[in-house]
Amino acid sequence: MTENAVTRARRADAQRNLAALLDAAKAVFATAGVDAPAKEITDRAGVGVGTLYRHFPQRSDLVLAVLKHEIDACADAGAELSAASPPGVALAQWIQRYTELVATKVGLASALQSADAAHQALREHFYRRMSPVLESLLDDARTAGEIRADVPAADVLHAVALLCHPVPGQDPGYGQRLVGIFIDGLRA
Amino acid sequence: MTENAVTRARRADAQRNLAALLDAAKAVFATAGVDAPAKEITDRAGVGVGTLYRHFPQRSDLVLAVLKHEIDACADAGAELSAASPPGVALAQWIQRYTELVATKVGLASALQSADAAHQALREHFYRRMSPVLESLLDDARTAGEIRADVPAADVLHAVALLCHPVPGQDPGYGQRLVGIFIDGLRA
Amino acid sequence: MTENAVTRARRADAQRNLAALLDAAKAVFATAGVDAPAKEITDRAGVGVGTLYRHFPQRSDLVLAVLKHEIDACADAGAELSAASPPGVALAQWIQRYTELVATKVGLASALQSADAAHQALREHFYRRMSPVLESLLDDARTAGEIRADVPAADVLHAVALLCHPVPGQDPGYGQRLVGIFIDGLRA
Amino acid sequence: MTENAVTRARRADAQRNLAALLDAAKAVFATAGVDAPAKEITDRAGVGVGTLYRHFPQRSDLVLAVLKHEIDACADAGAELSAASPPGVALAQWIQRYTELVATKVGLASALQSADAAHQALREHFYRRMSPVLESLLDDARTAGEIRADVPAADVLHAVALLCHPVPGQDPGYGQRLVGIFIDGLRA
DNA sequence: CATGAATGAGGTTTCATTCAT
DNA sequence: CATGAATGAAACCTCATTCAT
Repeated sequence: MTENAVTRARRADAQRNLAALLDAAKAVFATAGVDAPAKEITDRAGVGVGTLYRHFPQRSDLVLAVLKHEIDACADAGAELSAASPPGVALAQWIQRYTELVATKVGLASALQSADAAHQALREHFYRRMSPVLESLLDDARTAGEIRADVPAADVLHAVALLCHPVPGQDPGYGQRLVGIFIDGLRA
Repeated sequence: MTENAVTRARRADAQRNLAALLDAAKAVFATAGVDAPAKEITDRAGVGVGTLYRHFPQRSDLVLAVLKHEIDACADAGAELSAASPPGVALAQWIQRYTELVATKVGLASALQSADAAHQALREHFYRRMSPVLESLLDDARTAGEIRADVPAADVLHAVALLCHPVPGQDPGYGQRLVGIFIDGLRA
Repeated sequence: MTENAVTRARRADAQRNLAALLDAAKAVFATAGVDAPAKEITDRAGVGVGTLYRHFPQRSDLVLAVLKHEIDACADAGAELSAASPPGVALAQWIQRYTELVATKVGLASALQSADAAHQALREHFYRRMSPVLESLLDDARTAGEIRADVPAADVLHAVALLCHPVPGQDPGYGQRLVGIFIDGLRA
Repeated sequence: MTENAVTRARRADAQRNLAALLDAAKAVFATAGVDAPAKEITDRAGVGVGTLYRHFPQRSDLVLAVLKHEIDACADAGAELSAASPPGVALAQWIQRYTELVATKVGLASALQSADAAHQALREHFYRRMSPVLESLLDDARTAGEIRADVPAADVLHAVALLCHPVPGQDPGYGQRLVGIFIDGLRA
C-alpha cells in the first residue's frame, strides 16, 4: 500500500516534471531556437539537467516530443477540411493551417532542414504524418484541375517551411505573404 | 625600385595567405556553414589562427570578403541581361543566376537571415547591390504586364534565398525547382 | 530527514571543492597575485576549470570571497581594541593588525589599487567595513590630542596598503617598519 | 663616398626611429603602464615591431632606456640642492623632486616593485644612482639633528615610490600629501 | 637595418554530458 | 528517479616574439 502510494506519487512527480520540461522547451525553442542551451530549458522548468537527460537522452528526442502533438493535430485537420470544403479551398485552408504551425514553432523549420543526423527522427515523423495528408489534398485539387500535377507533397511541405523561416525585423505575416505567392505558382 | 620590390615581395606573401584563407573559408562555409570553427579554416589554409584574425578581426569580415565578389558579379549581370532579352526573359534569367549564387554559397542564405548584428554589413552590402538590380528588372516586367505589381524586390530576394537553403540529401537542382514555382506565382 | 541528508551530502561535496578552491586561490594569490591564471588555481585545487567558473563567474568574485573573512575579522577587531586600550595605543595596535592583513594577502593591496571595474565590489566591501572602524579609532586619538586632525581614515587605509606592498627580496617586517614611520607622521 | 653616405643616412634613420620609440614608450607607459602591448608603442612611433625588438630585445631594456634620463636628472639635482639650501630644506626639496618623478612616470613605481627578474637592471640603475644622493642628503640632515638616524635611504626611496602609486579616481596631488605625512614621520 | 605578417602558446569562457549523492 | 556539481573539450581572442622579405 505504502509502496504503491510512493510509486504513484513518484510517477505523478515525474509526469509533472516531464510536462514542465515540454512547456519550457516549447517556450525556449520559440525564442532561442532548437539549439538553445539545455540549462536554459531546465532552469525555466525548475528541474535539474539530469532530469532532462533522463527523459530525453538525445536533444532531438526533446524536439520531437515538443512538436509531435502539433504535427499530429495539423495532420489530422487535413481529413476534416477535405470533407468540409471543395478541393481548392480545402487545400488552401490546410496550407494556411500548416503555415501557422511552421511559422510559430521557430525550431521546426530549422530542425527540418538541419543536416544533423540527430533530427532524423523528427524529420521522419514529420514527413510520415504530413505527406499523405497533403498528397491527398493535392490529388483532389489535381483531379479538379485546379493545380498542376508535377509538384509532390514533399516539395510543398519543404518550400512552405522555408518561406516561413522567421526574419528578425519582420512582422509575423510576412512569411504567409510569401507562401501565398508560392501557392499561386501551383495553380494550373 | 628596391623598396618597391621589397614591399611587393612581402605583400605577395601575405596575399598568398589571404587567398588561401579565402579559399579555405569558402570551402568550409560551403560545407559547415558560416559559423564553422575558425580553426577548421586556418588548418585548411595552412596558417595560424592569428593570421586569420589579422586579416579578418570579425568573423563577419571574413564572410563578407568571401561573398562580396560573387554578389557584385551577380548584381552586374542584371544590366547585361536586361539589355539582351525582353523583360520577362531577362527577369527569369537573372533570378536563375541569383538562385545559383545563393544555392552554391551555403553560408550566404543563413547569413542573410541571421539575427546576428555581426552580419549586418553583409546584409547591407547584399541588399544595396541586389535590390536596385532586381527592382529594375521587375519594373520592366511589370510595365510589360508580365508580372503582378505588388511584390517588391526585397521580398523576391528573400524568398529565393530561403527556397535555396541547401538540403542535406537533395540534389542541387532542387532549390531551383521550388524557385521556379515561386516565380510562376509572380506572373500576372 | 532523508531529503535533508541528501541535500547535505551533495552540498558537502560541493563545499569540499569550494573550500579547496578558496584555499588554492589564497595560496596562488599570495605568490602570483590576483591576476594569476585560473588554471593554476584549479589545478592546485584538483578541480576542473568549469568548477571555478560555477562558483565564481567573475574573477573578482573569487578575490572577494578569499579576502572577505579576513577583512571582516580585522574590522571587528577595532571595537575590541578600542575598549581595551587608550586611544593612541588602540590605534597603533589596530593599524598593526591591519598591516598584517594587507602585507600577508598579496592580492589585496593590488586589488584595492586596481583600476579594474571588476574589483569594484571588493573595494566597496573593504572601505565600507574598514573606514568606520578606523575613523572611530582616529577620532578617539584626535580627541585625546595624540594625532593631527586633517588626515581622513581613507588616506591612512590607502597609505598603509601601499607601504605594505610586498617586495620580492625583503623580509616580511619591512613594510611594517615603513608603516611605523608613516604613523609617526600622524602624531600631533 | 656613396656607401659612406648610405651608412650615415641609415644611422640617421635608426636614430630617428630610436627617438620615436622612446617618445612613444614614454607616453604609453605613462597612460597604460609598463606592461602595455608592444604594438601600441610601435604604432604610436610609426615603426614596425621588429624595430622595437632590435633596439630593445628585452622589454625591460626599453623601460630602462625611457627612465634613465629622468632618473639621472633627478639624481644630479641632489648636489645642487644640497649646495644651495640648509640640510632640512634641501632634503625636503629633493624628495619633492623625486616624488614628481615617480608620480609622473606610471611605469616606474610598478617596475621597481615588480618581482620580475627582467626589471633587475632598472632597479639596479635606479638604486645605484639614487641611493648615494639621498643618503648624502639624509646624512646632512641627520648631522643637523633634523631627522632620525635609523632610516636608510633605500627605505625612503621605496616608501615614496609606493605612496605615489597612481590611484584611478584621485587627483595627482594625492600621493604628495601622503608623502608629506611620511616625511613628517622622519623628523627627529 | 627595418618591416610587419605569421606564429602559436596561453588565457578566458561556455556548455553538453556524466555521475556521485 | 531527481539532482546539479563537476568535468573537460572546444571555441574564442590576444599578443610577445620570430623571421622571411
